[in-house]
Amino acid sequence: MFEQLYKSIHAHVTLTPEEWEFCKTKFIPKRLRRRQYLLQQGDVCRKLAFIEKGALVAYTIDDKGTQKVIQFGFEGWWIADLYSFLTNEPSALNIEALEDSELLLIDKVEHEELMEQVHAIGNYHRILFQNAFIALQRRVGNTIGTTAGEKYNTLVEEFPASFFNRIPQHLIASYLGVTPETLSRVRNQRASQRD
Amino acid sequence: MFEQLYKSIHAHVTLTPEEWEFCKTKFIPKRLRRRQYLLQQGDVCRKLAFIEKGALVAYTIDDKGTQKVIQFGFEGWWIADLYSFLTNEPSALNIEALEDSELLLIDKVEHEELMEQVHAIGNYHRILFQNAFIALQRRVGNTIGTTAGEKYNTLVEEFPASFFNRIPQHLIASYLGVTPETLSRVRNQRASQRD
DNA sequence: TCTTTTTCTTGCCCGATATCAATGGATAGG
DNA sequence: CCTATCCATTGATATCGGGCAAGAAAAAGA
Repeated sequence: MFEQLYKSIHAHVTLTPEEWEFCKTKFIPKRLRRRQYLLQQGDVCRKLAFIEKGALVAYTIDDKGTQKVIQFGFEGWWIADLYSFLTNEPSALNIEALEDSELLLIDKVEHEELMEQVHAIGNYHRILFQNAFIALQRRVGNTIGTTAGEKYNTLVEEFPASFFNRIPQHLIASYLGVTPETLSRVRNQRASQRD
Repeated sequence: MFEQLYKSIHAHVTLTPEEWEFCKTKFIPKRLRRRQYLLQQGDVCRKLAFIEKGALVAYTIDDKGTQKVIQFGFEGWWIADLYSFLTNEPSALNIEALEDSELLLIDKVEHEELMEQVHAIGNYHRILFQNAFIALQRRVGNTIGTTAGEKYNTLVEEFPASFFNRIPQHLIASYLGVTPETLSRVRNQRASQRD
C-alpha cells in the first residue's frame, strides 16, 4: 500500500525507520473507481492525494463548456488543487480517475504536523515543488509560439510511453490546447512521415 | 539594501534577529544596468537572484530566432534558471535587466548552508515554490484554448499596474504567445470598446 | 535639444487551426 | 450478445492570428 510513497520520499530525502512509521500513520488510503471524482468544481480541496496506483486527470470547464486539462497524475505523483487546499476557497478544478486507482490522502492539519515532526518531509515537498515548477515552465515554453505538431512531438518525447498510452486522445488534445480533430490530423501526418 | 528581502521573508515565516543577521551575510549585492545580462544562454546559472529594485525578464531564443518570454521579475521577486542552477547544466535562458536594477545573489553552497542553519528559510522557499507553482498553473490555464484578447484581459487583471506598465509591449506579446502586431490590434479593440 | 534607435501601429494576404457535420469503431453495461 | 454511448477520424468551410512591409511614435543617448 505504501510502496510508491516510500520510493518517492526516499528518492529525495532520507527518513529514519521511526520517522517513516510515523509518516505512514498520517495518510488515509482511498480507492477510486474509473470516472469517479476525487474533487469536484465548487468543493474545497481538503486533502493532498498521493497516487499509489492508477491514473487521474485534473481539468476545468470554462464558460463555453470546454474542458481544459491542467494536469495528469500517475502512480508516484501527487495531485490536488493546491490553491483551494491552501486558501480553503472552492476549487475551479475537477479531479477524476481515468482508471481504478489507489490513493493516499492527507489533510492540512496532519500534513502540517507531519512537516513539523519530520523535518525531512518539508524538504521533500520543497524539492517536489521545485521540480514541478521547472516542469511547468517547460510546458509553458512548449505551449507558446509552437505549432500543434511541435507541441505533440515534445509531449511524446517527454512523457514515458507507459503513462502516455493510458491517456485518451481527446484529453491529450485538451492538455496541448488543440482540438481533438487537429490532434488526429497531426498524428496522421506523423505516421505517414515515418514510412 | 535588504528591505525587500526582509519583507519577502517575513511575509511568510519568522526569523529571530540573529537569524536575519546571519542570513544577510550570505548574499552578495549586485547592480545591473538596463540591458545588462544576469545570465546568458549557454552559461550555467550559479546563483539565485533576489530583486531588491528594478525589473528583469527571462526568455529563450528558439530555433527560428524567436524570443519567448518565460518570466518577468520585479522588486521582491526571485529570478534564476532553476533547472540549470540545480543540475549545473548550461542554461537555455537569457535573463536581462529591463531597468537599472539592484540584486542580492546567493550561490548554491551558501544557499544550502543557509537552509541548514536557518530552518525557516527552507520553509520560506517551499512556500514560494508553492505559490509559483499555483501561478504557473493559472498561466497555463489562461494560455490554453483562449483567444489573444482573453489572454491579454486576464493578464491585465492579474498583474499590478505598477509592474505591468514597466514592460514593453513586445515582451508582453511574447509572454502571451502572440505577435506584437496582434497585441497592438487587441489593445486597439479594447480601447474602442470602452468608449 | 537633436539624432538615432527602438518600439508600436496599420494594411494586406496567407496559412494553421477551429468549427461544423457525418461516419465508422471501440467500449461499457445490460 | 446486443445496444447505447463515447471516441476517433475525415471532409468542407470559416476564422483568428501570423508574416511582411512601411511608416509613425516614442524613447534613449549624446
